[in-house]
Amino acid sequence: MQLNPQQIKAVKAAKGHLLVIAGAGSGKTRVLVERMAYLMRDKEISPAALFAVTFTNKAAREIRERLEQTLDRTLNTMWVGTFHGLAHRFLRTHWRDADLSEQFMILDSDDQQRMLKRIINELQLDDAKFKPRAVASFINGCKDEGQRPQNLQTGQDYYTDTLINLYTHYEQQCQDQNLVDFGELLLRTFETLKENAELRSHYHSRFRNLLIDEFQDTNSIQYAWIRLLAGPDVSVMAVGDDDQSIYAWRGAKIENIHRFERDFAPVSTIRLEQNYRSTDKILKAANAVISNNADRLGKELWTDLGAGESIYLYAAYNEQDEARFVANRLSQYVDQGGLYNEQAILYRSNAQSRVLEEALLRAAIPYRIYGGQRFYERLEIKNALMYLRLIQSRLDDTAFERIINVPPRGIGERTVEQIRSLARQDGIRLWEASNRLIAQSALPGRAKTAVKGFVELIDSLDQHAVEMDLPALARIVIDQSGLVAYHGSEKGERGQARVDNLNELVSACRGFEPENEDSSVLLEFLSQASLDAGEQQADPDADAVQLMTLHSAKGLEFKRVFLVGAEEELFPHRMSLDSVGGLEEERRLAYVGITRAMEYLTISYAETRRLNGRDQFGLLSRFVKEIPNDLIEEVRLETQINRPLSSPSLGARPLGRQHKHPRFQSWEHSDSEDFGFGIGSRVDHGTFGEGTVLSFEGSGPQTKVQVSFDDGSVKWLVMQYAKLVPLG
DNA sequence: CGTGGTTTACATTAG
DNA sequence: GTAAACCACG
Repeated sequence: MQLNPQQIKAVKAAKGHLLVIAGAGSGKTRVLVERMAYLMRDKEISPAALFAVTFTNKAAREIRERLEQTLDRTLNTMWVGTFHGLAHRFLRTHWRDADLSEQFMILDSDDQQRMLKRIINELQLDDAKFKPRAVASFINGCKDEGQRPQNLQTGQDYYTDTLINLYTHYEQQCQDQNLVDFGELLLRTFETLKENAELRSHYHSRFRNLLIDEFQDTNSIQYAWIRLLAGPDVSVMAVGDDDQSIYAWRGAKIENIHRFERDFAPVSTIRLEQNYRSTDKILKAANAVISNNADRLGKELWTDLGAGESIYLYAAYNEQDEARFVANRLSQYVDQGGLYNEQAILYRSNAQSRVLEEALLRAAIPYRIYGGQRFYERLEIKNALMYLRLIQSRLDDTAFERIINVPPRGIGERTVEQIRSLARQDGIRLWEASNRLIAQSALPGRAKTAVKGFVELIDSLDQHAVEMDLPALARIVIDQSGLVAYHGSEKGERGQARVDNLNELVSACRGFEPENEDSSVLLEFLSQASLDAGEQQADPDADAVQLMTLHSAKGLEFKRVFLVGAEEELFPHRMSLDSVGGLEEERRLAYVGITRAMEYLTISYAETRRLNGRDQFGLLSRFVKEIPNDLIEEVRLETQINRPLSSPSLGARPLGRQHKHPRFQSWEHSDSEDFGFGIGSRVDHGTFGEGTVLSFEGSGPQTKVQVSFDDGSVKWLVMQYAKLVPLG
């Protein structure tokens, strides 16, 4: 396909700074890739002189692959990656200048919170007032803004002062243990570059072009980093869309777009407003929703792909019904010759994926989940990684604490406390403290044997590390540590799943290709495990439905999109309701969601949803109500429709009902057969009494129907025998 | 003192 | 629904 005039302008722009305001589906990635190809091919700029940064590993991978395809060459060493990934690369190269150990390890948010919890306890603070999570968010927020503890103003109030104190302690411990958290990767890189003129000028003469994707999502420190990298003769191209800014919660500043125009003046600005992705109705809906936000840069997307299908809205009885409905639609499409991987289910929060997964499993629909519980963050995997970390570095107290008694080996809280206290007293690491305690025989006999056993285990595993390759080491570690036996003995299917995952880890090690030849493979692997969530578990080529959160869907597109859980308090999420900014960010998220769809979009919501173990009644999301009625068709699976779906005693009827357009009612669809009642109908059973129909399965007289009876029981009944009477 | 079973608090989004 | 916190037992 040809590039349009604006796209060409962006691709072939002369030297200088460039801001591309690119709406959803306007060919942003393509422009970025074409631009890079143009620079290399036509301007004969070396790949080593390009620096391209994005936000997700997925996006980075895509840019690299598309570029390699366009230029027909491999570009392994080119600086294309996420901010965190590139910062990591920088620090691995310049660890000395950055005042880090060569062995530094990455601390993920879980590790970070554990560490803070320990510090909070050590300082004997009220743990109800100082929650690890909140403290972590304070520290991360500071780092996002480039603030070190010493930059912060103390003496305001006890709470703030304590937070700053915690930050100081935390930072000290990270430095002692060679640990670097996500925020630190960025901040440390920035500071190193800032304080080292030599390094700076090295990179100024190296990188001739900086390209930044999703510019609206950059936070202060990322922006500052880019500014530092942009030398006097460097061209910066920033590509972004203020309407797709969805990361304010982690410090992203939409204002950076305006700042860019000022700080980098003169900047030529190009707008890409033609959408090549979605049909008109979908685009109109997206435009209508986003127009409710104030202070937009202003941009109206248009398309010439034709009106397309209506947007469908399905009011599900509950989340099970919603999942079943989606599953039906997914396979219907495949029955008509479509592919699973052209379809995606998008949701607001990861917790929603479970029910969907179950429904897909039942319907034998292949699927692939992105994000959520990351592979490398699973309990059993984390444990295994911690063994590897301790093998790599005995200074790593975080790893030490985590596995000293996992699997249980007779080292309890008391013993660990003794180790801790010696470490604190002598200013040494837990590992060293353990060794001293053993040597001094300062521990009770049983504990001493146990700790000695642990120390010897790690040392012996380390011996293997020298002579074995990574997968063999991983195998030995999970076997000899007892992790396989321990997790395998967990009850139910869980045990087996955990063992499978541990085996999967060995496979991941086997498939691991280190980027950096001169550093230790183990170290590289551990770093990658922290930075890259490990999404390569499933076969990427398999034809599977894609499941992911709205956040991770950004930058992607699908022929058919199912946007589920469109309920107030879920989407927009209740946590975001207390501020205008929060709500507007949710709306941008809705905009992102809608604009992922190329041809077909179904939005669904559940009138009842079991969340956190409680049944909650959902009202249709305000974002759906912001879509003009004439773009939406309400889907009814039942032939009989005039039934209140919530039980009468619960009062308020969901807003979706009031929203009903008269002509929707004539639109009938029969996924299920006509039994005189449908999902949500009230029925009477001779023995069990009255209840509400939850779902159907099968067809003909063999059809099974699931009914929730008023006594609280839920039963599957065979239609043929149940003799259910619809209640009018 | 350490372990296993049981209760209770707690819940976005992500590198 | 999960993981930390708690408590009784060996």
